[in-house]
Amino acid sequence: MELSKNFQHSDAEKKWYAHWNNSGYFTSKPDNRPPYTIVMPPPNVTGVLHMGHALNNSVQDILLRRAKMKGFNTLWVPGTDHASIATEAKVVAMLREKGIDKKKMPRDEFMKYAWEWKEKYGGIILKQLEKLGCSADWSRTTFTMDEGYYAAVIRVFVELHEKGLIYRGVKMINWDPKAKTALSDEEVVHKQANSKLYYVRYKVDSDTEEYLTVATSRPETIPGDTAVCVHPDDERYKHLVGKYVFVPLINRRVPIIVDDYIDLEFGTGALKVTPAHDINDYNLGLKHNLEVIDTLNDDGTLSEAAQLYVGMDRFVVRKKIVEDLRDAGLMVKEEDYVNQLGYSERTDAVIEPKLSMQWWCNMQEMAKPALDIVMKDEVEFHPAKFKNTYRHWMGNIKDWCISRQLWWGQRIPAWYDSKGGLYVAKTNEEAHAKYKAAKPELAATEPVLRQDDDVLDTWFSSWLWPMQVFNWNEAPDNEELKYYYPTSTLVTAPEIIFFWVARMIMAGDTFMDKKPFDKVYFTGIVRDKQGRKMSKSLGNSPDLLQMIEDSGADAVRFSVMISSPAGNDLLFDEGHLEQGSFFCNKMWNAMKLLKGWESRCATGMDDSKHLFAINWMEARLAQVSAEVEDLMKDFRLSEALKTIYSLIWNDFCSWYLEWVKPGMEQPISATVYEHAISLYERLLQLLHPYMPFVTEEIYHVLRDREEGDDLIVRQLPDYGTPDAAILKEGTMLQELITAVRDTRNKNQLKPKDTIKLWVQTADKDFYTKVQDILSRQVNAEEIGFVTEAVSGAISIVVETDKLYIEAPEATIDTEAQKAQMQKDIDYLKGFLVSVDKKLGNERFMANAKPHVIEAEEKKKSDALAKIKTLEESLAVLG
RNA sequence: GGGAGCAUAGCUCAGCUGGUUCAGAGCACCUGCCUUACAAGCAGGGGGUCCGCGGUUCGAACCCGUGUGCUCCCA
Repeated sequence: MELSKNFQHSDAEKKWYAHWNNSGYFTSKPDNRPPYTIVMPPPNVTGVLHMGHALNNSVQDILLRRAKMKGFNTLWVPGTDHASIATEAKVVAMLREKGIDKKKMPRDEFMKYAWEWKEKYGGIILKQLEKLGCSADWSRTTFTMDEGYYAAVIRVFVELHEKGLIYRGVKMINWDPKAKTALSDEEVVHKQANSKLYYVRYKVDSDTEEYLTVATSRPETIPGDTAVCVHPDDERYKHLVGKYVFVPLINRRVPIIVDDYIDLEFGTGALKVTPAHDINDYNLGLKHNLEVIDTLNDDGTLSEAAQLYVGMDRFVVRKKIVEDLRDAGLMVKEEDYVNQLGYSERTDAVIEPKLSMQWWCNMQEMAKPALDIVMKDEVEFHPAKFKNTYRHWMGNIKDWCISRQLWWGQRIPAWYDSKGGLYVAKTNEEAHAKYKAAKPELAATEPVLRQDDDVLDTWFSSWLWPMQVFNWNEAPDNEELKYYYPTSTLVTAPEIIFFWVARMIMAGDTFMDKKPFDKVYFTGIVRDKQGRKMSKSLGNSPDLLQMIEDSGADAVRFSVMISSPAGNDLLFDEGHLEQGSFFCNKMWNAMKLLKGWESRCATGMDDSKHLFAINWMEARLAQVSAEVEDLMKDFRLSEALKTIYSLIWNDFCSWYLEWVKPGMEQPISATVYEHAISLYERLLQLLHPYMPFVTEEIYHVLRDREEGDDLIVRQLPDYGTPDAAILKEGTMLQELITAVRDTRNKNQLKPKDTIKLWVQTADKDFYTKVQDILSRQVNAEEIGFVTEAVSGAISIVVETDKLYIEAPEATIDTEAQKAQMQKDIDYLKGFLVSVDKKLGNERFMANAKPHVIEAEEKKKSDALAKIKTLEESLAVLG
């Protein structure tokens, strides 16, 4: 077979993904092996693969694939989230393009369109995850609005309502005027905004022409003012307390009240109070029994209650009212002002605080045990710093606004009769039965109840995810739930710690009395080179599918993993993508080199000169395997990948392969060849979880494999403790080679110029062992031992061995050699002084641990020996 | 306003409980090589007052305090 020049990722990706999937490697059924389970954070059905998904899902796939290789029964459950606000917005927009208005459509019809949309576009992101190589069990794909899932959500609502934890009430909520729905606190994003602070005069109700000036950033809410408030200690306004002012333009007479909530320094120290449109004003209103005048409609226009500007948008009104106040001579001044504004996470509309009747879930009771679970590490957070964030939120948890004024989602299972009676039940029938039992007379004349129009917050379904993907609602005792739950590791972004992680822990504890997962690994946030968060709105997220197509899934996985330490943000750098694809190419070429030797295999050859290389590489593999195991335990995935990368590129390709490489056109011992293949396939195995396609492809090109012999399922062996002696000798050999090559370079020797190498050493055995390698690596035609300096040769020192390089082509610069040696001696002497200082320090000798003292003593003897060697060499040079 | 975190080579980051010759990697840079696996490569090299200041310690990139700059989360 003719091997291509470079690794061809597209073909390999298609071929191997289909093969793995068709071989059933992604599916799982309970058996007697220990399970390793991950539930995928369900992306929004509206979602398109972005960098965050790539990072998150690469991490999950790596953990899964590695666990599979270690004998676990692995399961990765995929799915999508119905994402009520985002999806409904998409469907409404799609309808608008067709000239259809959602408002003129019955609910059923809208839902039909929404489901059609979901069926058509809803699976795109999962297909994209396949391209990335995700080894999820697609037969278990779950959607948060599946029939069974829907029922679970309804059941949870009803049960919590029965416990009194879910209730209906009027409170201040975050209103999204664009989506026309309430939002939870978590769905509001606070951003800095450049605003203006307007100083407006309010006429005091007295005989004099006195005015009170207030500062406000929201003059459009003036029609909703029902008081002006000042601080009780404020001398400026003491005489006005108890009096009234007239609200500008509409001339409503409102009281001047006092409260120590007021900040004396801010503005004029006088605050206009608009209880309907500000949470703080609302609380003031409750305290002082103020009237609440809601001057806004659901779409952000002013309502009849405002009296003025009715039907105009709030931001238009802001401009208009400023002009009108100026004209009326009531505007004192305007100044620039930077403040924090709340925006809707989904629609980016400026949030309007608004009093509204909504459904609420009391979180206090559920939060307490959920807090303990994390504080006691029953659920481990990685990195642990997020425990603080979690504790802070759980300690100050507020009731959760769970109703949304949308249609796409689980409809709230509450029904009303005409007299305001409320019936919460799992089904329409049950609700009506309750109604008939409670109010038989009314039910006789008005038999049909009206169901609540609202749906539940998306997160009110997501929090059941780890339970319900295993069918908790229908069969709480089922085998799968018992086997796979609690799941092993949740991989997610820190930004949804409250939205989702905390609530899953609460749900698991409340409904199953079990935590949902053992560990949570928080990935970083993906940022662009300027440090900005990658987001659709900024348009700074690269096109992942294009990247996969151009560079390959393995290179993409490499690039996102190589620089993403746990919990630290990842600055995405295109350079890493290049590094990843170069790495694929390097591995491909190493394979080509090995395959090229296949036909040159010969039996009965003397292998002894290759033993050193083989044993050393085996030891390195064992050493790195152990390192990777430790790193993976701590979720240090990027470190693990770096370590393996370096093992393959440097140790295997740059050293080992060169060491066992046969001469031009020379045969290679069959056993040496076999060993090289065996080593390479085990290296590929170590790398496979990170870069699955290229490793599987090369694994299969290396040898013909039997059916079922695939890297993805090959089990990782335990290589035991590496041979420390040979590792040390390997390092020495590398130092020797580098030192001689450096000398060759410095003396302008061409690669083809041969040298003779004379060694003065106490360890001849070592040189005998590596003589063959050394001579080839430094292009020495002869290596021999001497007991004294060789005249006319270049002299260097490695460790405590003296080397003499005889090179006829070189112009020998004795002064340069001497200078170099003198420099080394000076350095070592300086070093020796500091070591001596330590060893001569009584307090150091008394306090330092024995092994530290031992190390210092060894440093001293090594340095002394090396100085001696260098001085001898220097003396010979004259 | 409350909380979390960061500051190490030109860039992006490692450096795990303070002690293996006052720091490692990749990219970038310099020198030399088209050596039939790989120029998407090979060999070699240079480059750091570990943010400033103070402290603890026999010993600090690492611990403590403080200042400066930056990021994120929550209100």
